[in-house]
Amino acid sequence: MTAYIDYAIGLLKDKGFRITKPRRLVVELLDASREALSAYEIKDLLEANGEKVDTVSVYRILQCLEENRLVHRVLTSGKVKKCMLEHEEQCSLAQEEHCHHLLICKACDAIEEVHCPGTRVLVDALEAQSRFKIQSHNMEFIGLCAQCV
Amino acid sequence: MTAYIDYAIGLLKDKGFRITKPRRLVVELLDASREALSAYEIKDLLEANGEKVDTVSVYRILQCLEENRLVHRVLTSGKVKKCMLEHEEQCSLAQEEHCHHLLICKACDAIEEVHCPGTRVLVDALEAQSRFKIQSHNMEFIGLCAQCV
DNA sequence: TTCACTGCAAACCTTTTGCAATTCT
DNA sequence: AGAATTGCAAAAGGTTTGCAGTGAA
Repeated sequence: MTAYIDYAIGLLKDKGFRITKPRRLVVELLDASREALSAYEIKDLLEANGEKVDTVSVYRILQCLEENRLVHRVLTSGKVKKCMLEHEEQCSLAQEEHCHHLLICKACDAIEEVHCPGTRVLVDALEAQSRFKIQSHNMEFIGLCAQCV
Repeated sequence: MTAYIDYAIGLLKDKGFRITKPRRLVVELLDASREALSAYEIKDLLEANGEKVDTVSVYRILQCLEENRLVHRVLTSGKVKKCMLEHEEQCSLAQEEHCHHLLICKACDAIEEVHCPGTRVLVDALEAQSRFKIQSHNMEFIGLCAQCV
């Protein structure tokens, strides 16, 4: 078991959620995937592995994972990527909201979570310029990953 | 006619698009709205004004406006907000892609387009840290606007 | 044993497609 | 007049809901 699986299953168990077979399968699949996945893709990938999980259940499992901040929702595609809260905690902003800092590779669809060192500066500049009080943010950076450059 | 309407209609005309009644109605509605609107909301608002435009036509009109960078697509909601290209041009990055810098008010849903002075610094830091080559980005900042603070 | 969770059927909402009728230029 | 655009009908996709049955604790 990798760190993510332990982390996700442990967190769900601690919060009183039941560790069912479909939940475990979805968590394992998300852990193994470099890319973000849609509910249908998850259902199909599991089926290809001989594991049948209803699409509706996948939707509900993803909702549960999202509410527990165990996945990111990629805004540009609506798909879901595993997420380690450790990375989130380093974010100096947006304690309440689930904030996204994702690097998305155009070529291979790989997604990397990142901690944004310059975010504070940017947000301060924006607040000064706009008179908005910023509480959270979503950022997606599209480009080429190290392997695809 | 406001600057946006002139700008949008002029740009479409220049590119050889026809200035039809439905197109003009949608552009006028977007100009008047502080908030982002969905296709159905646009259809319903027009209908409330006694103007009937088919939902399918609204979809096609929005697609046309988006392709000509006359609207932003809000990623967190899928809705559409008028957009003045002047602001885009100031963005030092993402010449090819349509890049988004939106401030979204949680309380009143108002949306403000912004030029991000700190973007270059942030992107440079991310590239150094990740070995990603960043080509474009989407940023949405959620908070409270000056009126709602 | 009990209650959370799953699976199935069906509804719902959004978006897309094809084609004939309309209307800008 | 001619081509682009609209409106209508229908299909396609994605997501949600209700409920009975299953299975984790």
